[in-house]
Amino acid sequence: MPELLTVTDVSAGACCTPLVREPLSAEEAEQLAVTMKALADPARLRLLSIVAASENTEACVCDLIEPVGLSQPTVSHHLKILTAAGFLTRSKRGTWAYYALVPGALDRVSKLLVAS
Amino acid sequence: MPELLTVTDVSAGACCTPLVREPLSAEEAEQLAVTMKALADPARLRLLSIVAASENTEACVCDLIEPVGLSQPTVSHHLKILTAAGFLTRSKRGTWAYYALVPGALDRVSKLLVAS
DNA sequence: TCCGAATATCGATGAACGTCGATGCCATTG
DNA sequence: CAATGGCATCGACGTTCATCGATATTCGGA
Repeated sequence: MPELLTVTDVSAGACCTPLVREPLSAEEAEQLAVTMKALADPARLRLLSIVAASENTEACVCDLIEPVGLSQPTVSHHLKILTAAGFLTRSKRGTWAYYALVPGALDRVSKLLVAS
Repeated sequence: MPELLTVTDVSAGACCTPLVREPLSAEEAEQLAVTMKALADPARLRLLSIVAASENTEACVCDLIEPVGLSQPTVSHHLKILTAAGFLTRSKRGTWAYYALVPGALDRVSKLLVAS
């Protein structure tokens, strides 16, 4: 079965490969694709935007289910993928799980797409 | 059968929706996901980078097949998706089809991911 | 210590996707 | 006008993925 890449695996790989500067190697393209794949789903994009717009760019799972209109297991699944890709961190307080934006994570991806 | 969105459909939709400013609507997320999906494949990322690194940020299909190591129909398929997403344009000269980078297309996507 | 609530994991299912070989289309060349 | 070469489309196949219900887990409260 395919394993989810860890945070360090993905973010470390995706942080240093420019897209339009020179041809990407197969390995570089593979790593960057994993990062982009995490952003290539409408549910995950909405989850990211909701978390980003929340207090302290942080939100509880219970506050995310209703806005996206998906089941709780599905939301949990998407949050796991976003966390593995390095865009979110998880901190459990009591019975609640809070997911927070990783500062600079989206900015790093953003910079990979431009020439400068 | 699912139709490919046209250039105007996608680029017009993806040019005005910030990600971390406020929660995305279902429609905005869907459109942005289509754009990100085009970038979420290693073969397409390599194709983009090769075209970007070519003379005049433009390349013939025949020059793209060997570097990515895929069949000609598959390369043609990926180029169509990148074109539909607004990242490439196609111009046929003689028997050859040249794909060129759309100026500013990647920059627009890049800006969607950051707060400023 | 037992119960309920919040969340993660599991297993299954249907849809979407990447890939290729075969084929069709079109322009150039002989 | 026939032949060739570059490229797009088609049909099929195997894989990946999003989604859900059911279940496991973990924590707080009574």
